[in-house]
Amino acid sequence: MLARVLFPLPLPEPFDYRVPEGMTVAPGDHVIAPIGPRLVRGVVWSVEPSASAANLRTLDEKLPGAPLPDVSRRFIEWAAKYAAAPPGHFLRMVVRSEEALREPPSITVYAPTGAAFGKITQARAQVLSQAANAPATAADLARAAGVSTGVVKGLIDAGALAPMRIDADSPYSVPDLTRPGRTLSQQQGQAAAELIALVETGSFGAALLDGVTGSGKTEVYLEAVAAALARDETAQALVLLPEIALTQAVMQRFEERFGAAPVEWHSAIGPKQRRRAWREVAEGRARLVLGARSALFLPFHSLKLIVIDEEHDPSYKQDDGVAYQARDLAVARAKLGGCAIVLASATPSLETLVNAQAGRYRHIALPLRHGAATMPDVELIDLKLDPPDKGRWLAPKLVQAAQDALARGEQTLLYINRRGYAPLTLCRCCGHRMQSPDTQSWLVEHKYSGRLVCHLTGFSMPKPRECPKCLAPESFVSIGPGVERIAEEVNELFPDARVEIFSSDTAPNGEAVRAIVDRMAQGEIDILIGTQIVAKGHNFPMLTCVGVIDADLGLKGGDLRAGERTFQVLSQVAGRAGRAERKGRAFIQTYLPEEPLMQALAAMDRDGFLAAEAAQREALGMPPFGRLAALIVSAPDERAANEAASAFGEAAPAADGVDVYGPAPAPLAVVRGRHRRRFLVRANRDIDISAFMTSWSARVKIPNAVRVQIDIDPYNFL
DNA sequence: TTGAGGAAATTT
DNA sequence: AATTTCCTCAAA
Repeated sequence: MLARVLFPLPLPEPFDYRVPEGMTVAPGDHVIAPIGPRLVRGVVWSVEPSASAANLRTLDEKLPGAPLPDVSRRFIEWAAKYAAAPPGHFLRMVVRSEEALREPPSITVYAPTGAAFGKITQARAQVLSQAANAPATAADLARAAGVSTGVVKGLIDAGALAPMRIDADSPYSVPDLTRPGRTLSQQQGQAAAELIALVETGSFGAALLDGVTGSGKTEVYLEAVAAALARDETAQALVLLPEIALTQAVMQRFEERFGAAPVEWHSAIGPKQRRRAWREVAEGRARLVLGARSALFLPFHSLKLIVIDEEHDPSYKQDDGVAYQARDLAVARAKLGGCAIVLASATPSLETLVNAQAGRYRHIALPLRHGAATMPDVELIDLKLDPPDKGRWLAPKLVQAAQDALARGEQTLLYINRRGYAPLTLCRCCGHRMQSPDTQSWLVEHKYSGRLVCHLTGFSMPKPRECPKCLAPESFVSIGPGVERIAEEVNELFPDARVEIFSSDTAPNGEAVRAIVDRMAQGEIDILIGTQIVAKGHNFPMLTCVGVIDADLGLKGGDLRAGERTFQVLSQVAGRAGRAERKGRAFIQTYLPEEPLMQALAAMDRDGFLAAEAAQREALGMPPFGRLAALIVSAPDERAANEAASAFGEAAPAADGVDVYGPAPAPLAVVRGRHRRRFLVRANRDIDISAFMTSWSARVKIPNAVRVQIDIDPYNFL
């Protein structure tokens, strides 16, 4: 027999091996096979009888453990084709836990034997009662009983405790589906019923759960999760969240609903948890997984429902390494697995909304806020007519509104999506701009840490005393505002107010985020100044005044989705105001008040904005009405990059309905010492742009130092 | 001729 | 991705 084996390596296809006598393998089995001098783990892709297997090398070993489900294998193939990447790259994301397939690790635990032994001391009695309660390792028993391991050892030697080998990975507790959910409003109940009906068809079906901020989307989709898990004993459900949203608070909400913590999966879990989660999912014992985008690649074989919460969130798009959009792959995964998928958002992406309007997705709306809360009034502040004082960033009207809120004992939130003090540091004498050594982007001044930081690479240096170019001492001026500078201004304006900054610098981890959110919710902060991080679903009952310092900031750079993203973020930030009984007001400072985007924000007219945006994209043949792909070549040496770029330029196949633009230096021309050139390909909707990109890159023979990256449907234009 | 050191090719 | 092979340059 001959087995074709796919390896988690960037190889173009599976390799053929001879199956040795006495070994039987089937597609999906994990095996170890020789590649050159080494032994590598791979997955059997297919098995066929072969007369001429004699000149092939032989499979080394078949690993125990559940084989990779058929649906996972088809998903890998689909994703690789779509992303124009070698399938091995996607296999690598699937087989993330090296040890998961080895013999299950076991540990020794001790249980009481009941046998008589010498003296019963208090310490010994403690340990025995712990062990009777739940057998545990010697160290755990000692810790639980509050004694040293010597006591446990003594009991073992005396024969009072007997060792047992058990699996180190204990199964997760099973979600309890008999628990009732929270009481749903009529609107929520109806939406939940529609989702449950979708799940119960038992086949592929997609729905957009389109609910305004505060409408209780989570409660609604939790009912769909319950319905999916109830379909049979082995049914599995996956809920994807943007990485930053994976907090303890969200986990708790799930635990509250099902009486058991869901299985967690994201980049920050340790190798032990990763192994346990992977194995339990593969064996079908893990029923409910809550994870970041990479959880989509777990080897589910009985997946009944996928939920993509905050489906518009740009963090579902991965663009380093293998580029993919998890939301789109999830829809494909649902199709392959014949399961339901729910895309939930208060500000759906244009792609998803268009799919819903075209009838490809069911559109389930939750137009009302839960309880008494209403949407805030939004007012534009024209910075040309109503400018801040010189050297200041808050317009008088916004200052007045914050003052009023403060006087009423209510809270204010100021939003500016820029960490640090100032985005540009400039020498007054020679005009030198402080730039990052490897990306040439501006270094952002951080006043609290006294450093200049590159926000793209994390490079940082102390702020120098003198200009490195003209050596003029103390000649730097800080240009533009960041959160720290706004905080400085607010402190001058309202010296008695309690002011805090909320950014990834002041809240580097989930714990710190929670601490600030709690303080804000408790009313211990009067004015909160934050970046993007504040846009996410926090509920601040006393927050009634929201100010956006610079609404135009996100519109720079000619990004296809800049307008859409700006609208999403600003409407979410504005939506923070007035979530309880009190009416909220939001002020948006802009130089472009006449722009349709700003007008739509003022009217809180999401659908109007998206309709205009859709019309514009349709006219240009841009996604979702056309297809887009990027090809980036990079090389350590600028000439090599240029040569490779022109080779690609010449090799671009001519095809009807496909436009190739470029090469152009990528907007960030140099990243980590590599010079980058970029092509952009636009194609009509009916064209297989992935196949076009694959065949294009196969035509060009490039030197080893040059790297080629293909990004289907790019989001990041840097 | 030998041996680094680096680029390129190969792996079933 | 991880090796091995190939190639170049320079020292012995």
